[in-house]
Amino acid sequence: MPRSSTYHHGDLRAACLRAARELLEEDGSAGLSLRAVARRAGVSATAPYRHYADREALVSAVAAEGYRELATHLAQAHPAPSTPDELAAVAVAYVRFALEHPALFRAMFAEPCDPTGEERVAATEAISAYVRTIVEATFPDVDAGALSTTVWALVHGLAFLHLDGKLDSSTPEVVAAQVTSAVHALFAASPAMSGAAATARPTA
Amino acid sequence: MPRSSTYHHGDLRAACLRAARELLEEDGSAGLSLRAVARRAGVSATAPYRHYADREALVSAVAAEGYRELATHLAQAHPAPSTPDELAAVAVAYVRFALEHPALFRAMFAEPCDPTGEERVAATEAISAYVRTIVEATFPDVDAGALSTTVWALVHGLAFLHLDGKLDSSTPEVVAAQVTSAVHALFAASPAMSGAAATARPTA
DNA sequence: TCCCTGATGTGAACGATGCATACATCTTAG
DNA sequence: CTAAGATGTATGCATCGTTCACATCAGGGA
Repeated sequence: MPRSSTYHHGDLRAACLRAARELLEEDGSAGLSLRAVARRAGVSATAPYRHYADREALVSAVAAEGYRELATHLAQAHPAPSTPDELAAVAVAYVRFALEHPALFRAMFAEPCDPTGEERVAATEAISAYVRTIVEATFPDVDAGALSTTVWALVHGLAFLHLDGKLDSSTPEVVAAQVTSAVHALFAASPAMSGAAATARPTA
Repeated sequence: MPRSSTYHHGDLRAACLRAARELLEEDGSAGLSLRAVARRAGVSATAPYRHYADREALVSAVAAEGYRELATHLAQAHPAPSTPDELAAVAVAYVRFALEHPALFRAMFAEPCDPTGEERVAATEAISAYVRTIVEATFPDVDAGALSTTVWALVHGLAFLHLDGKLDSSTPEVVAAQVTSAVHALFAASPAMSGAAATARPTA
């Protein structure tokens, strides 16, 4: 359908998303202006408003895309983790994603998840459910709800502290070792805490 | 010294900080404009530039103040924690601070900690050292460096997930219980891991 | 005591941004 | 084939960050 003539872009919606994504990764959140997006897409300043209600909507769309990418990135680390080691590998992938796409990652978690951003909410719930599924597969006997939020929080926190330069992120190996060790520290206890019996506490 | 006449403010620097802080908590990060700060301080739009190089410098100053407040808030939760329960209480205070000052907390961790913002760097290192001290007091035998970053990450991640509405934050009690349980889950393992083999070798 | 230098605040101005409104152009359903 | 949407454009407004030249004040040296 994109018949010549420079008037109609063809797929401005996608072009805006791509441009926004690029600007975000190039110049950070501050560089992501609707006008810059329009310029990059080779279109008038107000054209993007036909596809995105306002700046926030665009950012939200980029964030949602980020969530999806994160999900596939995690799946690539291991398709169906069911051991602590495999789960740790996924955790490492999570942190690495954050470090490889800092601005994107920040945008994904920058603002309280407005219930309005339907696409975004769905995307984050997908991630949440994914984590939970993994935890369930790895520790069938544990209260997966509690443990999965705990592990998510741990990994999420590690990602942010690394992003903020509070942790040693000099090489991917260092980061991977650190994340792996942290996750294992958490899991060393969890299987013992299954069901009713907190019995097998390691007593020291 | 503030001798009459409305020309010189007296202590514009502090007034700007206060105004900025207020605006941040009222309207979020977006509402914090230098011009709004100037208006609130009852001063011309460019006056703040005498005290802050640019917007970022002001925000950085607010963030630094936030770090200091967080530190005292944690100290209030328990002056010198040395048991897992006391440490958990501090963790709860951390998350509660984030929930009580969402915009401030976000500003504190919004951007990579620019080494330029001297005041800010110092403040964050203070927090980091504080966490480490607590962990050392609580688990004298453990590799405090590793464990303290792990616990910080856990708590920090919980704070952010709550801020983002990904976790149930309906009541302070719910949050406290959740944080406490997460921290205990982590610590259930750690004492056992004392001695030499602290890090990454939980086989199973 | 005077005044002069530096610190502090003012005012106007520039370019950029988000957004609303009115208008132009294309596509397509009937 | 044409009229109605869908999609882009042009223009304009309020706000913002920031710069620069200028005004005002305070305090110290003569």
